[in-house]
Amino acid sequence: MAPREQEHPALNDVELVTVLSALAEPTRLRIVRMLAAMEGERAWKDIDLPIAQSTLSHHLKILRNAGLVQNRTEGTRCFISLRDAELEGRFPGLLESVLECRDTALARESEEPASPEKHGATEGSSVPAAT
Amino acid sequence: MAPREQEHPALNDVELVTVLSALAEPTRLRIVRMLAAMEGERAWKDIDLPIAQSTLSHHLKILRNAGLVQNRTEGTRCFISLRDAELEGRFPGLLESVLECRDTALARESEEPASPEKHGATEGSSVPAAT
DNA sequence: TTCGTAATTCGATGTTCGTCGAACATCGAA
DNA sequence: TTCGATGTTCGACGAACATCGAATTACGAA
Repeated sequence: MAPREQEHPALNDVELVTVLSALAEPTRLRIVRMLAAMEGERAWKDIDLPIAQSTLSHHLKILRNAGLVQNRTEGTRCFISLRDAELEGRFPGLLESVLECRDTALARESEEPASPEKHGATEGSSVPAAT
Repeated sequence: MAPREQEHPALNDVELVTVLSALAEPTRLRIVRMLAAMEGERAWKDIDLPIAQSTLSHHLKILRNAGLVQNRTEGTRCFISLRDAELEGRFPGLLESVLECRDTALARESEEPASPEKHGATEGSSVPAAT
């Protein structure tokens, strides 16, 4: 990365409101979903969203401070990953329930209509479909 | 209540971010916990928190719009209750995981210091549980 | 060393949010 | 009808937030 090594809080020092606040923002929720959709890490550069780099950095910092993600530095670039296992220990079921929910509007808005493939993914509950 | 009957959204129209935003505020989370701690409804007047009435009304409106609570009007007063069953249908496990988590700071701040228990760590989960 | 790339920090801007007191609307009771 | 109690709405205020572009830091490569 660029400046200095990042700090990651111990999960026990993280409050529930902090986590909820971090997740309560469309862009950040999108990032979390993106990370959850894949195993392991994701390169910073590969997170492409229609926002400025500085904004993305800002959101990642908030997610980091909330204990939701962690980043590993390798040379000049860094890789982000979800702290899902630890999270499960501190807030049992929380992340899972957030991810499991197929948010209608958000899903519609965050997925590109460009990819012809259908990411079935969320199985189970089919959202009542737009009427 | 005072002016006119309240509106309650259908849970399917509620987005996840809306719910998370509603919960991501200490006072509101406290209200939700308070409602969850008891079965059934709670009189508006009995929700006493160190905030102005107008502020409480504002928070309840946000919780209402997020589909988290509902209120029943009876004469001039109203009773608030959690829409837990419906919530469970729309966001499975979410409310439960939020309630189950013993938030250190918040718990300390919202619970009476009356219980001399020592509950050292957070993961112990000595939550009364109401599953 | 110098250059370029990668990510963070800084400063500024406009918006949203929590909070309050005052004014208002609605109902039951006198 | 008048009065009092109960919530809600309205303006206003300061704090916090999302966003951006520019400056900065850190590293690898030439």
